[in-house]
Amino acid sequence: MRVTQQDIARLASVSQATVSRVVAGDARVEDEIRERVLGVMKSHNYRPDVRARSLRQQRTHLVGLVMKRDARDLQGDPFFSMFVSEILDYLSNTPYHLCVDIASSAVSQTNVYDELLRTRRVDGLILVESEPRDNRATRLQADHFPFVLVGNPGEAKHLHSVDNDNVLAGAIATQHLIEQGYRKVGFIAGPSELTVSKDRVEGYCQTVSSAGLRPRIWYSDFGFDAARSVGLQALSSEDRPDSLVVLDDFMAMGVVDAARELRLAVPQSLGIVSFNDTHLCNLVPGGLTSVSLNIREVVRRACGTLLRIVEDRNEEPPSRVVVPCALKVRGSSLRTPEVALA
Amino acid sequence: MRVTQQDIARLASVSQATVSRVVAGDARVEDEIRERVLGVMKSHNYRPDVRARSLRQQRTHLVGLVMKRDARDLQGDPFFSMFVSEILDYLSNTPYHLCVDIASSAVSQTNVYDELLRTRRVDGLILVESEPRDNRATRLQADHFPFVLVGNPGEAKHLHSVDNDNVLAGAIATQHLIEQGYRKVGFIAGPSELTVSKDRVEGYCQTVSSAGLRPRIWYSDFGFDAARSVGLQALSSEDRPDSLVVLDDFMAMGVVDAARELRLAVPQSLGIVSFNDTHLCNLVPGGLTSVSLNIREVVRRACGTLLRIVEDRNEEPPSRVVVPCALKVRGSSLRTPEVALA
DNA sequence: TTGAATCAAGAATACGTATTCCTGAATATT
DNA sequence: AATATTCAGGAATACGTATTCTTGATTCAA
Repeated sequence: MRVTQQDIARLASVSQATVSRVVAGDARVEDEIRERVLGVMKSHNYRPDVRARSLRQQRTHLVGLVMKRDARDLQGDPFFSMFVSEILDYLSNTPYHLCVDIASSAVSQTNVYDELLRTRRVDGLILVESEPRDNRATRLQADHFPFVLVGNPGEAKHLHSVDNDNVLAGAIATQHLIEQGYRKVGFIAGPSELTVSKDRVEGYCQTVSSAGLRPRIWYSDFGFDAARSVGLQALSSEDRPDSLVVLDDFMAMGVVDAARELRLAVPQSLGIVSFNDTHLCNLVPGGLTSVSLNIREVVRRACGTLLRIVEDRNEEPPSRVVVPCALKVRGSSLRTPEVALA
Repeated sequence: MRVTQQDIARLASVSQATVSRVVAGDARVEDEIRERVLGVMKSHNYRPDVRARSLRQQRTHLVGLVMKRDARDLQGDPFFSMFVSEILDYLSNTPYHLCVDIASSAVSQTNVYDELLRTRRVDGLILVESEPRDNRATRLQADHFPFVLVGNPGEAKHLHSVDNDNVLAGAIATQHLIEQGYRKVGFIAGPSELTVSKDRVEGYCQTVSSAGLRPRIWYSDFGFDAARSVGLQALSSEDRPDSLVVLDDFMAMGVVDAARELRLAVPQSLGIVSFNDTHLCNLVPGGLTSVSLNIREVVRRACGTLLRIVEDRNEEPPSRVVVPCALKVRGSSLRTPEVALA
């Protein structure tokens, strides 16, 4: 049977209120009584009921993670693992727990919204969003619900967001290839409607333009196979690019495979730079140069902000954090390794 | 402000109890009144408070996922993504949500146990466990708490478990290599104390013995780099193996890289079979042969069982499910592709 | 037509906790 | 010594819902 404060109170000959005070560590309770209560609690293995506590305090100590992504797509996606494990890592030092929900469709988006928030299951939300048209953020704002958007807030102003500087990331990757002596720098992007694609393409375009080069852009679906076939196509074109910036590591693996099939040596005949700097980068011989988005930092900032606005009932003024990215140079872009390492 | 059943009741000129009945879909409420209440609910955007409901019903509709694993290790681990996304997929058709906790140390193990269960944060638990010495299962049993163990229950008897047949998996992988004509079949295992290592090694040993071959076993830590260096070592030994069974896909990638460095052609000079059949298998040229553990099925059985025992307050007699595995043949083990494909 | 039976819906209660309010005693202040 | 102040801890209440108990009305059987 479940042991409650009522039981402890009876056994320690005090009132339930006193037990509650002991649990809360209230200073205004006599040492002798505190000891007695603690003793009974310990010997009866008492633990407070988080459900009652949630109701009473209007706080569940749960935060939600919502991503709009097909469950299928998650399987090969290191981003998801990294994101979740970083969140868990952060929360492990707090009284909060994580409730994960993946919304794959518009319908389930709404469901998630209703289920998690309006029913008050979670105290706050981390919303990973890549489509600006999405109206979830707007709804959350309207309800004055504590949440942090991970991604580009676009026009939306009065909300908390944490984002990578994807424009800069695109620029850095491109600039690096140019500095390595590549002149026909192409870009293999993901679905064109995604902000992440747009932003990185923008950084890429700015940079090639500044260098007096011509932009060459291909759009691909996510995933190894899709990127591989787009890569084959791009590299088979006359006037083929001598280097490619690829939207993520996983897609880059596909491009590497395409290059292998076409017998294009990496990095001599084809330089490759991608994004995310996941473990995948170590799987190709020589390594894959990748722009680290510093997910750990993104998560830490997002969680920090979220917990703060949860605690203060969303009083903190909206903040917009941009986490810098850093190029992690490996073999796939080092045309002149000896020079570069010198 | 938060709108409650009390508010709805007032506005619809009924009692709060009636509102509750309407919410519950109780048939014994007059149509006219029901309509009126529903109307007010809709126009005021009412949603039940899951916290109050949890307290009243003694049920949170949350299930927990607990894995004992270092948060760091998760990053490159497709298993985690697959597992979580399959659970989410399953739960999306139920009223349950998922609370994820990763316990990295013995301390946090206890914390998780206390935090999630004894505080009644979750209704039930999926426990992914690979170390038999672990006493969490025992404690859960003692508390009569609904949980399903994913992994080998070992001696533990009266508990629900879902497991792969890892002994069989080890045997299948080994048998396949032998059938392909390999004779010096080695095994690169993970940490020797893990059940998953032990079981697969056992299947491996049985099979090589039956074939009159000598077992060659190396133990490695998890991860690409560790497996890579153990692979180098194994393949550098005099009388080196002509094929290797590797504990998981990720480690197998490391072994592939080791083979590449030693200029051993796969599959001609070195056959490789691994486990899990993740997306990584498609990243090596020709593909990586892998034993699919059918995680989807494991998860579905585990979730199904868990939800049943949660619903019936753990009355169902303990079940032990063993999910069969299946070999997914790809290039890394096909010494004779034409024959095999014929 | 009367008593029993059915039933819709309100009143009351419980879930377990945190907290406000209150009381009586002890200490401080003059 | 008398009044003011502090304070430990008990009593009562609220959080929002589900459910049992109760009641008044209606239906049914005789």
